[in-house]
Parts: sequence; C-alpha cells; structure tokens
Amino acid sequence: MSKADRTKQYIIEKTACIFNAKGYAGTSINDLIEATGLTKGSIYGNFENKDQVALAAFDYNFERLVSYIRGIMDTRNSSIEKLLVYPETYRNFLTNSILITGCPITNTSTEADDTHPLLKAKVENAYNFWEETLINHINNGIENGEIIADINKQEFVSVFMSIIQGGILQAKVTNKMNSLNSAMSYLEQYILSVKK
Amino acid sequence: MSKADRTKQYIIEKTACIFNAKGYAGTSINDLIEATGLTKGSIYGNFENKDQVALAAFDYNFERLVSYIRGIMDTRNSSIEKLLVYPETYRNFLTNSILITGCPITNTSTEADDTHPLLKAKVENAYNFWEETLINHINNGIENGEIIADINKQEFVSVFMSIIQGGILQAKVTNKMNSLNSAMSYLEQYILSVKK
DNA sequence: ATAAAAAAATACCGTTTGGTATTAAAAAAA
DNA sequence: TTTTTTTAATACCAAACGGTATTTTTTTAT
Repeated sequence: MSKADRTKQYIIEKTACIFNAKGYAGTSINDLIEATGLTKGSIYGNFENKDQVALAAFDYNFERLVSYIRGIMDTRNSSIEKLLVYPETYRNFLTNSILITGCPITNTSTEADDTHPLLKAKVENAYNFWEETLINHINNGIENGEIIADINKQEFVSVFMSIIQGGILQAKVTNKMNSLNSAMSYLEQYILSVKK
Repeated sequence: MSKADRTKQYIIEKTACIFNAKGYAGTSINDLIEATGLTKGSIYGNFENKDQVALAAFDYNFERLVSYIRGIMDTRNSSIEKLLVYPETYRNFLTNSILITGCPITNTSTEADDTHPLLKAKVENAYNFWEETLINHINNGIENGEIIADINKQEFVSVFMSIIQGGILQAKVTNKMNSLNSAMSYLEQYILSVKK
C-alpha cells in the first residue's frame, strides 16, 4: 500500500461521517481540512475534486454498514434469524457509531435524487444491492423450508426496507426511540409471519 | 393584504419547491432570485435572511400537502376510507406536483437533523402533527365501531408513516414505481387489517 | 394630486467557496 | 546514499456566497 493509497484511505475514513451528517452540499473543503488535519493541497493531490471524496465517502459508509451487519449475520444459523439482525441492529442505532448520523442510504438518497446524478447512481446501486441481499436470504429460507414458498418477495423487501428507513427517519427527528422501537417490533413480527 | 405580505407570499410560493428539491444548504440566494425574478434587495427587504425563507418554505410545503390530503379525505365517509387516502395519494406521487420532489418531511428531516436546529424543530412539529392526525382518525374509527378497539395505536402509526416515507425514498432513488406500489398495496392491507 | 411611507432595485462589502500553480518536504528507487 | 519521483504544504485565484447600505421606484395615506 503506497503512501498515496494510505492518505487517500485516511481522508475517506476521517471525512465519511461528516458527509453523512452534514450532507454532500453542506460539507465544505474546509470541513475536510479540519477533519483530516491535512492541507488543501494534500487533499487535492489525492482526489480530483470534492465530488470524488464524497463518492468515496459514500462507498465507505455503505460498505462499513454492510460488513457490520454481515458480521453479525454470520453468527446466526437460520435465514429467519439472519433477517432478524436488521431490527436488532436498527433498534439501537443511536448508540451505534455507524448509524448515529443516520443510515447513509436514507440520508444520501433524499439529497442526491434531485441534485447529484453521480451520487444518486451510487445510492441506487446500494439500494439494489440491499434488495438483492434480502431476496437471497429469502430464497435460501425457502430452499431450506424455513420460509413459506408463496411469499410475495417484491412486496416483502419493499416493506422491509421501508419500515427500517422510515423508523430511522422518525427516531432521528423526534429524538424519541418509541416510534423506532415500535417499528422494529413490527418488523420482527413481519419477519416471523413468513416463517413456515 | 399589504404589498409586503403579497410579495412575501409570492417569494415563498416560488421558492418552496426549490428548497424541497435542492435542500436548504443546497439552495442559494441566487436560486431564490432566479425563481422569483426579484432582486436581492427585495428578498432581504421581506425576509431577515435565507434561514427565514427556508423556514417559511417548509411551512408552506407541509401545509400544502396537509390541505391536499385533507381535501380528499373530506370526500370520504368512513375512518378506514380516510386512512386509505394515504396509499391512494402516495401511489402516484411522481405525477403529483406537490410530491414530485419528494415528501417535505422526509427530505427535510434527513438534512436538518444534524445541521439545522430551527428547521429540525419544524419537522419535528410536522411529524407530531401527522401522528396526532392519524391517531385522531383511529380514535374516531374506534368510537364508530369501525376499527378494532385493541389496536396498538403507537405501533400502527409508526409503521404507517414508515411505510409511506420508506416507499417514497425507494421510488425516488430507483425511479421504479414497483417498490412504492408494493409498499402501498401492503399499506392498504395493513389498514384493512384493523377494520372491525 | 401630493406628500409620506414603504418596498424594490442598484451597487457594494467581506467572507467563503471550490480549485490551481508553485514550492518544500518526504518517500521510493537507483 | 544519492537521485528521482511522489506527496504535502504554501500561496494564490476567480467566482459565488450571504448580507447590507443606499438610491430609486412604487404604494399608500392624506
């Protein structure tokens, strides 16, 4: 790993949370300088422009979240238990450093959809990835005879993701955990309702 | 209505959609000038600063959405039918000028929560208002014997709002209506599931 | 119709923005 | 260990930012 690669990574790690919290329009080069302790010249020596840092930061935020959840999932044996990792994780998202400034997909999608095509494309991919992952878990569950075969996959994953995203949105803005907890309790029931 | 009040209203009406689309950090004074055809002096003569325009714009966006939905609701007789106005409305949100740039609550909450206390307070109020409205409809439904009495109100409204917000988020970013339609179909079932 | 008051346009201000040469320092290769 | 290459810091830039003072125009009250 070259010096350039290391600083590049360092910049991403130090700024990713800022982009997630303040948004991509709300984050300035100066914010990046403050967060990294580096100079403008150094940042622009490693990234073409602010856009490229933002895109890399999103990838980092998303990848971190994905690997965090996958890490817990790997400790679970059944498909249903794996799906239950989501409500379990998001229930305590305010105490989770990865999620404390909100879900990167949720945050980025609202900002990027009407303003930032490159970022929007990234969120779109992230969405599709999440959807595919969920469908894979469902398919595994069906194959194992763990999940009912006549499940409406499309509807299930849409509702699944909606409940998580909506729940986080509500919790972040109201500072109350009851609504998120309620949503997550329902999600648990919802998951168990497709159990064979 | 004085001239000042009229231009103030004019500025709000012309800029509200921009704030909703580009966000509050992403919208510049120049955007406001372009949208209104007015000059900087005129805008600052009617508003203390950009912040105040943004706050007024959010109020306008929210109020418009509320009165739109209430307008349709008033044509419905039962509580269940009134609740069904939501999936009906949000199903076609991309063709609805009020919602085409997304739900103001959803958009604003992701941006404001970590950056803009005044705006965050407004979104919080909007949330609470929405929640209260839903609970009122449920209470009416229970009183009329239309909705089952042992409904978990807190959970119901949380899930209700989550499905709508999550569904819009997905539709906006994927440009696909299936996921939103699926989520709205489920919401319809969900509403009917509390029917007596 | 005219005078007073209010609103809008113009012109200006300092600061911050994203970004770029250029110079200095530190890695990496010889 | 020295030279070359790469990386980081400095210094700079034009443009855009939010905002203000002043002048001109338009309302409004008389």
